[in-house]
Amino acid sequence: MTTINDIAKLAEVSRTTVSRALNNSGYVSEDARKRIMKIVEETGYMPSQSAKSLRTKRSGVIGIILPRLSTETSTRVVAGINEELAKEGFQILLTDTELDKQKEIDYIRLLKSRHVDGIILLATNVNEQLIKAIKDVEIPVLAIGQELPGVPSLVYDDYHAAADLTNMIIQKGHERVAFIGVTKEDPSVGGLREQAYRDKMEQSGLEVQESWVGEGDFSIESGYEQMKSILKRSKGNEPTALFAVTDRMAIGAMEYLKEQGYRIPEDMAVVGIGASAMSKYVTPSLTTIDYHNAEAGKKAAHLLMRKLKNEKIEEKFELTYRLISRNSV
Amino acid sequence: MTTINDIAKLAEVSRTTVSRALNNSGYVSEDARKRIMKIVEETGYMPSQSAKSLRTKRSGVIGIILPRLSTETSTRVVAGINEELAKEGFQILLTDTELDKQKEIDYIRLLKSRHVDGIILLATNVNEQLIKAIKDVEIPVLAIGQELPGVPSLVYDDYHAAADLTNMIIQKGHERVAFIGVTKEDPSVGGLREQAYRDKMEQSGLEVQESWVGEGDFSIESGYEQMKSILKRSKGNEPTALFAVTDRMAIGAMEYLKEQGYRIPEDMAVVGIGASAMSKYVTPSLTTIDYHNAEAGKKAAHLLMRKLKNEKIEEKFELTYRLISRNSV
DNA sequence: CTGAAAGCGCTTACAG
DNA sequence: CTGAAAGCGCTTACAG
Repeated sequence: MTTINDIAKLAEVSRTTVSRALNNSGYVSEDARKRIMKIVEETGYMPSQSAKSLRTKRSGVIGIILPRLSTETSTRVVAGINEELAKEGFQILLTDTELDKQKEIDYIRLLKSRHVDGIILLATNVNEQLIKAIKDVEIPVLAIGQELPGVPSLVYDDYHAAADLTNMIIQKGHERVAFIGVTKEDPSVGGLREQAYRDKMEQSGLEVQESWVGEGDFSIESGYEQMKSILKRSKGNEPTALFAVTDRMAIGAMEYLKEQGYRIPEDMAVVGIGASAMSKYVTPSLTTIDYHNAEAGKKAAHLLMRKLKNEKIEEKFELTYRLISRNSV
Repeated sequence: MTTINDIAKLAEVSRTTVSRALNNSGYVSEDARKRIMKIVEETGYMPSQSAKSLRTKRSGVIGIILPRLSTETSTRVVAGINEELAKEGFQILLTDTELDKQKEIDYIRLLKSRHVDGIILLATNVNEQLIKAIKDVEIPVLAIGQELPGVPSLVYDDYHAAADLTNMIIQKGHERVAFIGVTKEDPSVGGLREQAYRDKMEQSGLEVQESWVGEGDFSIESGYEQMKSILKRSKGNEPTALFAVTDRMAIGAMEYLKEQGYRIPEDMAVVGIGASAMSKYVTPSLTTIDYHNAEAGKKAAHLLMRKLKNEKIEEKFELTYRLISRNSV
């Protein structure tokens, strides 16, 4: 492999000068610079990032920790992050926790040992150990999706998004609205969205029957199963609308409803959240919320870049959303 | 940051010994080992990978070059790769070419400068410069999706998959089969799949009218537009079935057909390739081919790991596929 | 079983 | 404007 020493020799200067020329740091005569660049060109020399990083303590790499690689939401966020980061010459080191909380913590440490300059965490839960691990790691960490105390966080406005959706259903004349949520360990998706649903029902003077409320696990299948259970539990007292906290669960529920001969939205209105590609192409198309995930990713990358430059950034950013009205309501 | 020197001091041994203990290389007395491990535990010490990599020339990182982060196919492959790699303690450095051929080449060099131990390339095209860049880079490269001469390649069996699909349509009694492909610069998706379609039509004594053949760009929208054009071009001579080389284009085409009041499959049968999540939930559900992308990713990672251990691996691997018959035919 | 020393490829005060 | 030297944090022959 060609190293800076080879370049120095060929250009007949010291490696100090080569380094200066390459990094535009300090003075280098036009003559020397030209010779150096020519050699660099010819040899296709690329500085060893390991050596550079060892010396400078910066790597040009940002670590990403995400819950599941194969979900549309994560992918969009990562695409957004990457787009922004690539502009600044940064690369992404990717880790996937497979929803394992311990791995989340392990990966923070691991990424540090790999000298990443910062970490973006697509958070799915909030717990003490996680917060502690982030504090200990001493490198900039930015969370997306959950508000982590003491950590700059980019959050979706889950409460108002869910509130808008619930209100919309109610305004359409529904009084019996079912709900499929997820575990409360996920404060944003499991907590806030359900809270908004309950608040808005109550504020409209509507009662929430607990038989209408189910808990899925994000999967399409769980939406299917929960819809089935809800219908079974509420025989003779069935809901006329369903709010599922993710598109995938909404689509699972629609599958079951269609199998059972329900017409959507006539017999049962359905809404989800996420604006997945699928939501547009199922029949009927699904009313949902677009969280602009790619924008969130870009914003996160941008904020992190600012933080790396030691600029002050706020602790909490709330992202915007958009309700997409389609044919399932 | 704690370094190996700190550990050595605290454990009252030399850093040589610490290194040996940590890497299980060479002899270390049980006593010393215990003291070292205790300190490591307490301090949460993690060796600097930059230093390690500078010294050993290995980084424990595999670079991935992919055409588009936000496609289901890529994501599944990456998830498979990651799953396999994580087991061996490897991480992924991700780069996205955004379908730019020059970036593909640049990233190969860049990944080398970052000391990745190997590269997995999700290839979308084949050209001289790319092959040359791979040769020059001197680190193991593995291609998925295209057969790159001289580069170990994992390929889907595009020809037979497309042939099976065409035959199936023909067996259902269709004689007028339309086709939406992509650019031939992508030999696998653009070349092989179309070739199989034409071969099978011919072998069945059926004619391919050029007005039935369109070229999209992988997007849903292009499927929609191409279907529109095909129908316009072939007025009075319309096809009764469509083979789109990707699910997304098939789904776009279905959208247009539904808008125009065509019944699927009665008025027009439609098939795609890819087994996207969407394909299962559109109405009617789409007949397609499952390429087992996650398995492909795992296999690729596995082969690359073997190559890193200097085992011999074959030049070309052909992957299996499965035809999923659903309701669109 | 253990340690001193060299060296991986860079950058950065420092001196000129 | 330029270069010699030190040092980043590791590993690995080598010698004992």
